[in-house]
Amino acid sequence: MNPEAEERKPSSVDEKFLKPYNPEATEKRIYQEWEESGFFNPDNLPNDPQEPFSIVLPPPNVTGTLHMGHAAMLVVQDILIRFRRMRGFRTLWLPGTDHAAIATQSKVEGILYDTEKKTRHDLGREEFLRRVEAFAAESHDVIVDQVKKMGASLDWSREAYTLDEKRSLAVRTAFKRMYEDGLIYQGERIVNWDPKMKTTVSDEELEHKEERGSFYYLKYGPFVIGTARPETKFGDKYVVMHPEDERYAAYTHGQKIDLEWINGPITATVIKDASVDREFGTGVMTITPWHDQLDFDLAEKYGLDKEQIIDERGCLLPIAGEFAGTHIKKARPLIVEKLKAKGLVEKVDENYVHNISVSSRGGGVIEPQIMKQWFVNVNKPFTLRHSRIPGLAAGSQTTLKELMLHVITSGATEIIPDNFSKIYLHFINNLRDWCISRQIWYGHRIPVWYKKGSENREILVCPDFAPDDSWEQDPDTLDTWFSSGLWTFSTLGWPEETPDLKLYHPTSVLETGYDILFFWVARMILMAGYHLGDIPFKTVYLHGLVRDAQGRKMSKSLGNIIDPRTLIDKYGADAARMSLVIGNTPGTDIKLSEDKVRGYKLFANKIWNIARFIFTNAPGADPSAAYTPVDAERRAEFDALAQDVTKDLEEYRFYMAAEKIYHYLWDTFASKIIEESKPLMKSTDAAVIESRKRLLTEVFRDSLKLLHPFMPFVTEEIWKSLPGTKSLLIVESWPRP
RNA sequence: GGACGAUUAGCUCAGUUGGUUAGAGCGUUCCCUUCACACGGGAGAGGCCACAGGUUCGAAUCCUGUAUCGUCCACCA
Repeated sequence: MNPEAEERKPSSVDEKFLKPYNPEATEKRIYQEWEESGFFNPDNLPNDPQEPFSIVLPPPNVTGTLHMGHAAMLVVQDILIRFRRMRGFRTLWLPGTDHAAIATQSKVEGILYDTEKKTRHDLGREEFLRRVEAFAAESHDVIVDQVKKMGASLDWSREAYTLDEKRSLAVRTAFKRMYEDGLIYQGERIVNWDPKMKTTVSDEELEHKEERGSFYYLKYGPFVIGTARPETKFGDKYVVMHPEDERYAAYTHGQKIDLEWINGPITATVIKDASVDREFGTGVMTITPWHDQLDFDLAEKYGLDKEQIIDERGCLLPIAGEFAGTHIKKARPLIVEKLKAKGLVEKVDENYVHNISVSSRGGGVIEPQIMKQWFVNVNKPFTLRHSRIPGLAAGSQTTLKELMLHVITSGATEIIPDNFSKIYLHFINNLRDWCISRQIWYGHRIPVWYKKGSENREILVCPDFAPDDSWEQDPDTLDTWFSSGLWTFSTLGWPEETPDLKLYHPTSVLETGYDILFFWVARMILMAGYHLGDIPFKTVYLHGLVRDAQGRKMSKSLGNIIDPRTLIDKYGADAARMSLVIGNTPGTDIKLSEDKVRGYKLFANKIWNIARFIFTNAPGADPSAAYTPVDAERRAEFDALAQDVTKDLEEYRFYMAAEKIYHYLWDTFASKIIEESKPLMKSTDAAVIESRKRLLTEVFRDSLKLLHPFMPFVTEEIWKSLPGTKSLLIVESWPRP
């Protein structure tokens, strides 16, 4: 053995290679070394690189712990980041968490009720918010711990929270500007009301469930109308039919008809409108504008009266006569009974299947209601103050909807896989005004103040100060997606013109799950477009959902969430990472199996043993030794692989890149190169030995670099034991073939 | 009703723009503890790539249709 090499390699370092690779003993220590190096912060990178590469972490909700979907997201992003960092970019990956207003509040309300049998009203706004904040803080700490365990190389010095001071200022500023441009307005419109959580819910937060029930055919004067909800029919005084329906040709638009209804005689008005489906039921319907979106639209179209039937708790109002105050669930059978007694029921179809809307957060059955709420107008033209968006000049007129369409159709932002572009555009084309006010407590309070006792509700919108006692703040909070819509730039210091904002925005890539394309991606495009006149990111990479063994979505409500820490503890973070990237194609779901993770744990050990072979059989390699023709060929093989892997990474084919390195190291490097080295190292020709030593050492070293974004811990640990290495592998330069 | 995706080994899934013999992990059969590694090595079994047509010199890959499963959107008065 070369005595010099002996010196550089204290025996204690070599000793750990005599045992199988132990991730548990390694990972925490390595992560600490990375953090202490400061290299997660782009300001500290060696050689002060100039070209930026930035990603904002989709902030996990502080509703508990991370699941495997988060883990998969972290892996893909960390691969992108580590790759770019090694390629010499000024690489920023910015962490943060999301207060997730309604989700977090509903979680804490659940705990509060389970443990103390109390509601938020028992505690009052202030005390309740203290509880939520304590819960959020605890979740945050767990989440950060989990994120670090995955090896994510995030710049913690820039960590943000959607509800912290800076982000709150951004939210209030954004609100004010949009209000002043008339893009935020207060209006009485039909909204999704959740009677359980007593708040509005956005269209995207609804789940549709099939329900089997009865469908009633009711006699309505000369007509028969169909309904699944007789309890909403008290105020129905408009009867609608298709203008070309010959069965009802005798009736004219606007005609009044006296008829006997649930609680006595009423006068109905005939409306003729082509939106009625002649094939459905009897081709005639009555409308309930207060509690149905389409009925509301009809009422607006013809200027019809709208009456509220059901209150905010789901109980009937005085218009229901004897049923007033009764919950709709209880009232329905009673009402049907009365209708039958009056001879108004023509027939009942018992096996009617229809969809009901349920809040995906609180689980309450949604009751549409007309309410005074705050909305973002997506169709109102406004003047773009400044613009860096190709094809949209500063000073031009546009609408938020057009803006959201343009960013994708113009290719300014690219969505991977591209079939989601179509889905996105379809969604935007059908977008309605966005209801942004919520009647919950946890979140950004709407920055609007009303003059106390003022008849005209004098309004003050102020982002940066609280007015005096003669003003009263709007009690509502903002939809959580309002603040996350600002995420790409609020995290970089906006509304202040910070150097970070200038350098890192627009961000390079947004990597997230396809399930929040509408919730979030669309809103970020809206917000960045309006406030900055820019795109929020150049590329959107949508990963699939991680599902459980049965292919079910992992969710809190199903209770099938796997804590990534369990897998890390058993198999190591590197193995968990590999199993989450291999087979993970964009837009397609991935099923998690523990066997797969175990397989990659074996791979980590394989690398470990390759290292041991090289340390003992090829010490003190001479970098200037000449390659034999065979070794030159081996080197060329590796260079081809490196080129391939680089291309795959640049084109977002992480799964392929990972598999290629895996196979190269196992089937080529270990099985072929090492095996053929054994006889070669006994050669009598010193040149053959020196060439092979150099090949083994250099190709292995470069292989570690290629593998590092995928398996950062084991590669960094081996790197430190390589002769002649000074800096950490995370800032080594990527192999350039 | 509309759109999109999937269907490949016993199981879970890759297969980048059509191109030799279709791959991986796990499982499975047989052999092997020789000094990188039994968390290993070697050898093997296992596939009409959902089905039916078509394009092509050539199709798991492109086109048309069918079936089954899944997802999203809309609607259901």
